[in-house]
Amino acid sequence: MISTKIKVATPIPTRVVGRLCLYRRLLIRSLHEGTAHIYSHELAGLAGASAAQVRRDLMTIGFEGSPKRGYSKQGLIDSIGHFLDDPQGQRLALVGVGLLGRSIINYFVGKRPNLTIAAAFDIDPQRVNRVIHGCHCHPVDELAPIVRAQGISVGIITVPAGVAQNIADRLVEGGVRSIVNFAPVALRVPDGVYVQDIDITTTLETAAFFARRQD
Amino acid sequence: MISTKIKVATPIPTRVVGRLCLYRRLLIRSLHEGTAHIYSHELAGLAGASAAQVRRDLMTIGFEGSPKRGYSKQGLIDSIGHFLDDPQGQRLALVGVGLLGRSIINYFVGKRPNLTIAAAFDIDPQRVNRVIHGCHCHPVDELAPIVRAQGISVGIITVPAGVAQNIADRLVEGGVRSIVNFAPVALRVPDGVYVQDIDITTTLETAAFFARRQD
DNA sequence: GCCTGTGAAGCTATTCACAGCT
DNA sequence: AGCTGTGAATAGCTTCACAGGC
Repeated sequence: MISTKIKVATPIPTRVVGRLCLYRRLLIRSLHEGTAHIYSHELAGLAGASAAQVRRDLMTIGFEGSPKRGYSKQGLIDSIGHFLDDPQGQRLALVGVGLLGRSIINYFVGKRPNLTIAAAFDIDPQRVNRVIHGCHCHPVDELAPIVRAQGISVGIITVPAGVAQNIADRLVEGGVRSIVNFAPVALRVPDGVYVQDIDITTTLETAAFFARRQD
Repeated sequence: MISTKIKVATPIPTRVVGRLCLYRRLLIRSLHEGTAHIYSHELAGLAGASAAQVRRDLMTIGFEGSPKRGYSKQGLIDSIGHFLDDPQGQRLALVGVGLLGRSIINYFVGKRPNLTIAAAFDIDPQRVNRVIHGCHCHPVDELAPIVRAQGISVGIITVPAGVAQNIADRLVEGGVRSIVNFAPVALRVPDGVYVQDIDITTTLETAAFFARRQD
């Protein structure tokens, strides 16, 4: 039997979302230089992608350009914002206020109005109950209730590998729907919780490997 | 005319190299627990991959296991090392000694005998000519000659987006064959230079987006 | 002529599924 | 029975190529 393909609300691929974020940043950066419009091949050049890919990506959010002038920069920025952003804004929690954690807090503070690192957590009494780069650091024992109380939806894990799973569990317990994990372990989370891993060590090792290749 | 497919030394996919790095780390961590052997589904569980994928990956480095006992942990660690590592070791340079840069230096110091961050660079006179987490920080003007003199093959860029391209050019000039780029810009480099981007902001934005999806 | 929008083709990565071994 | 090794199938991603518009 042949089943009819039903067009179910297409889940957007991660890659596309990532590129849309990048496009928006590049567009904002280029808003005050040159014209108010941009061609797919120009944006592709900025983003390090192909023109066809840019057009495809914009197709998935239903943004249209004109053959004559290309895409309106401001229009596209708004359209991506409408697609990606929660109009209420979103709150994130960061767990593990080491150097890496601090660098992320520091980078984000005040930068994006729509994405706020609302709370930090650490186990070290030296760090707890202090304000680090403008972000209050709570004891890690209070993680789940504070995350829940503050309506935080994204967790950032910058703790050593050994305790990462434990932190992930507490974040999920607190109601987090999405985790960015810098620890080099595969986290086990319930279905529906989105995990994105950033493994810096692996990336460096991989880069070192390809540095040895000829051609 | 139909051309005959010649089996040219297959270029290894980045993904596979990345997973091999991860497998090795997981294996080392598990060496002193349980048996000396491991099955593909066990390693897959640790790595968050499928058993079939583990077997494929090991196939590409030609490592064989036995149906009876699975794969020898130590044997596999050695085999991955033989495949990935330069026996002489490799030296890396890090440019941009902000919080992020420091966290990477700090993490790497002494950890991997085969991969050494041999030099750091910054433009800030406050940071130059000091030893940061055991790594000497040079003025950025001397980048290319020092990189060349020290035989450094990998560069890590942790500077603001605006100057990243300039730094990349100097790294290439110094003979670097591979770059890990934390700045949110598409670097232009000559053919043969490998670039791997880590865009933390994009990753966080993407995670925030998926936190809003149902199911 | 040079652009966008997009079906179709091409490519890459992953999984299936099973023969062969122990 | 349960594993590995692997050809074949599938799924996912990117590019091609061209109709349609200015």
